[in-house]
Amino acid sequence: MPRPLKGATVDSRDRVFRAAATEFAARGYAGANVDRIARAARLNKAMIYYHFKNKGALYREILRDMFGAVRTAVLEVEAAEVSPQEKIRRYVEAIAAAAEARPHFPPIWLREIAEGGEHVDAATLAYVRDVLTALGRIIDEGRRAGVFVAIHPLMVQGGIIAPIMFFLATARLRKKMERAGAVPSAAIPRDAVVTHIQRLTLAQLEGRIA
Amino acid sequence: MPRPLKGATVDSRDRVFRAAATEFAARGYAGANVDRIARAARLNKAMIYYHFKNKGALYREILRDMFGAVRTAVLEVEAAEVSPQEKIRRYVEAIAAAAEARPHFPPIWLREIAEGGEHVDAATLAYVRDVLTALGRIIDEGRRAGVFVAIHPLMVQGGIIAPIMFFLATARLRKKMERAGAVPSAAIPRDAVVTHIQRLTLAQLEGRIA
DNA sequence: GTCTATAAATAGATAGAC
DNA sequence: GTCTATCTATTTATAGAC
Repeated sequence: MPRPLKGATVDSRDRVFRAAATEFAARGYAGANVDRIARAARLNKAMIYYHFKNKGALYREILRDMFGAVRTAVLEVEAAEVSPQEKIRRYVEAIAAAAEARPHFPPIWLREIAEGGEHVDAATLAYVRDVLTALGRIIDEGRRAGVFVAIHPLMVQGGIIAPIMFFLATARLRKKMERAGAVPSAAIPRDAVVTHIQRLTLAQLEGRIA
Repeated sequence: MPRPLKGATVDSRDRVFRAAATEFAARGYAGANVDRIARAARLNKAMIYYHFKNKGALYREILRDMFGAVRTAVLEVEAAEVSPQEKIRRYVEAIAAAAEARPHFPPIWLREIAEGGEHVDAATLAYVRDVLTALGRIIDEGRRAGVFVAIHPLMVQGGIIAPIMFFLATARLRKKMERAGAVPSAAIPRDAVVTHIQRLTLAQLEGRIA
């Protein structure tokens, strides 16, 4: 991908990327509209095809960015010189932080799950694998230290990432429910959720839930 | 809505409904294609508009069916003459069963969360409210009996429904990961997941995770 | 790098015959 | 209830000027 040399419009590619992330989050892959992306990026449609091969390539680059960020954060957590329990706490926090740094992350994640990972390319798949492998090593480390029991990493991962994405993505829906009087109070602080999931995850890994 | 009197094609409305559920699950609301729905239902497009006002009305009816089924099952659980703990176990099982009875349920649920409940009408919202209210009553009952601690029903609900939908919806993606060698084994039995979530939910309600 | 204009295909929705 | 045909708008993508 050629990058511009002059300073005037160096960021047009980035503007497309950001606008596309918002559009894919709001309407899904098939529902996303290239014209709307161009308008939001204050560019014309042709510029999108100048920077990206097509709609699919643009979308896949967003997926790689999302899961690449999670992978980087998780590998750093695994490498830290702390107890397995502390690694799990940081693992949960790292995933929440990566998702919060990108408002489009939770919606796109939910939609991609719904599509069975149809747009997940080899690079993204490798990132996911690395994350699961790192989690598996943290669990193994805890087992060797005698503090964790054996649980399938996917089971642990599901118990972490699904509630996190749920809470981050339902912010708008919970507001709607609260306005409609469907629930007394629907506001749950971000830290309360992360702390709760940290405790829940540790409880299951330490064999305290059976 | 007029229903046909002759037996020949009594089920054309139902065929549209089923085909639409599959299409919305696979491509999302905006991405769903009325022509494809018609083809899958072995009908022409005009028949869809004969039975349903438009694409949106068709989609909303599917949402009502999904959440109505959950509501019915949950209210039945709440009314049973069993302990609060057993009600929680049945609550988890009821939600899993309602989702499994409709293959389109998990994907559409995930997508609707991602869209911030944009297509959730008053009837569906009322179903969701009833479910949360019933869960709140079960929690209160447990608190009065001295077996549960105080937790926000939404926090409990998120810990139940998010992992369930995640596991049901990721079946295809986990197969893809397994084929790609991204994870040693990605097959997790349905009952193992439900049991795990039942235990996790009870552990938090019984204050055993702090 | 950025634009306008447009091609070519596909979308949701309806008219009207049977 | 079911169909074919079609209207109108929208969509992805590209050509070609600057």
